[in-house]
Amino acid sequence: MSELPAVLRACDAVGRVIEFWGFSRHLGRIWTLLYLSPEPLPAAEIQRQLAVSAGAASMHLRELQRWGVVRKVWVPGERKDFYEAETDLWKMVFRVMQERETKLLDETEAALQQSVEQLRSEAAQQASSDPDTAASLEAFRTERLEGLLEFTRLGRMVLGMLVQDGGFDLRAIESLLFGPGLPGSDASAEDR
Amino acid sequence: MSELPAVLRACDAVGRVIEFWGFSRHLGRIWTLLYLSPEPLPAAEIQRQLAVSAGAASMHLRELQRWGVVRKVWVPGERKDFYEAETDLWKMVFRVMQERETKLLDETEAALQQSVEQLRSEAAQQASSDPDTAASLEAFRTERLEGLLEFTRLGRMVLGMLVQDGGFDLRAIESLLFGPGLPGSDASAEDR
DNA sequence: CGTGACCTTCAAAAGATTTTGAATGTTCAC
DNA sequence: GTGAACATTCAAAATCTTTTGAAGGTCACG
Repeated sequence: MSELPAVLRACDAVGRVIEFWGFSRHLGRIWTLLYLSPEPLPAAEIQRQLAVSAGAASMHLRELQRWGVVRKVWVPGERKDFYEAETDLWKMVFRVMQERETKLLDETEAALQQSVEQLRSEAAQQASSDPDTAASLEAFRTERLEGLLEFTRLGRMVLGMLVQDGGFDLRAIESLLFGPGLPGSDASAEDR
Repeated sequence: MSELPAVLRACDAVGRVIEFWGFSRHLGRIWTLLYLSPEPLPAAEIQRQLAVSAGAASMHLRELQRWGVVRKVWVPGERKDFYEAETDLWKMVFRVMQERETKLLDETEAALQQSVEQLRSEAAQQASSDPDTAASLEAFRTERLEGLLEFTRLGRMVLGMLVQDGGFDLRAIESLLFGPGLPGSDASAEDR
């Protein structure tokens, strides 16, 4: 039968998600293979199952460890290294989001902030030739940039909410969505 | 002076964010240029300011329109097309998230679901050779896959929260984060 | 120590993506 | 209608990314 085995299908599914989020597809595939293994696996097994070269396996395993989502473990009596997946999905998402998105937000906010300041000085320089136009253009653009900056703040907030160390509670979101006082919902109808 | 002008700096900053989210950098740059313009701009102006070719400008403007974040507008007495940016940032994020992430979630959930089912039939086939091992492996993997499936549900929830048409309220998140009853926070200590 | 098994590195090749601009459509003012 | 101006397409070229595998390093064991 030429059908893709269940495990590989899952690996590829997660791989696609991970690729979507800007990482290499293989990071997701390798992590998933380990996550679906009751025992830690050696690099050779990963190479074989996922059809990646030795070099690629080595590099990807390193990156997964860097992100703290895969660990190297010792298997007594065995010479080679074995790897196992971090299984706390929240912890993983926390860590990765924290690092990646925070960096992006910081850089973006800084650039936009600088842009606002620069706008002021550029307007001052041009004020001599056409004061009114220059001033109103500056005002317009500053206002719009403030809109973008407001958005970075919002991003920080959503991030903070998700990343809130372990304390994040599904029910909190649920109540936001369908929560108390939602018009048209009968509070006791379903408790699921 | 060789310093990058304020507007282009902002364009690039947004471009980086957009690239991070899996789109072409230029989509963000072009949108931002339009967003920071009091008047609609013709394609030629975009080409000039952002240093992209005619072909690229055309294709990118088309994609931006497809996502509903840029509009073509008529300027009376002018031959060429002019473009303006959608300015409702929420609306944009809604639309894009809705389309992109929903698709990803659907596909992922379907694949994982299929993987679970396949697991069952694979285990049935191997049951003849080593019943106990096969059964416990299946149980283990099914459990883990359920963990992933649970996560897609969570993703849907977060998405639903963000995308909730226009009704999304910052204060709701704020209160979740720093809200009433937060242990260790003095409600009146800082209002920033 | 020497040996063999394993792991890592890295430069070159393959592959994917982006960019270009000339050719081809399309549109509107006249 | 016609023509000039503009927009679009698309295949080739340039660029960026990923993948490979052989060379070299490391390590545990005898």
